[in-house]
Amino acid sequence: MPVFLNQDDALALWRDALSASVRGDGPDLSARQMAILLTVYTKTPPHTVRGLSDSLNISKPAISRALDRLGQLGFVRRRRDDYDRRSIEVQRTVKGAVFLSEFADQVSGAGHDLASPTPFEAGTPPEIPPADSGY
Amino acid sequence: MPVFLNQDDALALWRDALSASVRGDGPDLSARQMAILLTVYTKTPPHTVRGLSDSLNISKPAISRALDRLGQLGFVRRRRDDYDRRSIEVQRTVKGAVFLSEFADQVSGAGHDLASPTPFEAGTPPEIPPADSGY
DNA sequence: TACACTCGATCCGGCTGCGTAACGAAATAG
DNA sequence: CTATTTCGTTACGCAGCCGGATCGAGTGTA
Repeated sequence: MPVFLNQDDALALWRDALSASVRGDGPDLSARQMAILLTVYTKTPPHTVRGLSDSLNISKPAISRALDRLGQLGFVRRRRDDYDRRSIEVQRTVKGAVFLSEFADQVSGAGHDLASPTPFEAGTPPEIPPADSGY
Repeated sequence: MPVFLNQDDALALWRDALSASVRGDGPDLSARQMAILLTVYTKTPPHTVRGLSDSLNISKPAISRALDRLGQLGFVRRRRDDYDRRSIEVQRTVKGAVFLSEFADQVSGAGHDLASPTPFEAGTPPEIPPADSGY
């Protein structure tokens, strides 16, 4: 089922979930690391370094390093492919699934809290221009 | 109006928007920089270094450096507060509004493309376990 | 066998961000 | 007036991530 978000809702959703993530004490992954993690967990396997590199337009060394980081966090594991032993398969772990599950709850919660008549909460005077001066 | 997202939808939404952002050629902001930018543009002004530092739980020097970066991208401007000349006000710019508008469109688009009977696209065999082995 | 190619990891120099500490300027208290 | 507090910035050393080049291992081909 598609979800329809106007611009204000989309930004508020992203802000609330991202702020919660930044404020929290969990490990802060870079945008690339997060994109890799999400791809591994929500796209159909198998996932390889090359495949991730191509689909996310990230250099192979960057993927390799990101997997080091995600691996030491326990969010992902490497396993050699027995049919082509040059290749590795990036595997999911329970710990990674838990991490993403909690993250998903933050996003869902941010969506749930949207009060979309939009700009201002009740009682706040709508006196502020949407985008200031600077031309 | 609240938006209800289950976990799969929340992750797919985040993945698609984030991947588009990572893959694209726009400047890639850190999570903190993005959180600051979103706060400045979607919360009611005025915004100060101190206020952002407290609300996002980020050290003041980190805020200051992030504003340097956002400023040199033209997404934000600093202006001294005439009533308390120690303080500065973080102001929005047209360029920043355009950037966030495009980003919001990516998020909205990702939400619109959700096909939430969920896991697998039509024709893809549901043969893959949701979270692998690793214990 | 020899040769070309692919895969992922590693090395390298450079860049960016971090937190603590110290700083000058401005406001405030006594 | 002097002393203290608060504002944002800068200096410093450190850690992490970047892409291009290179590497060894494995595969495919003739």
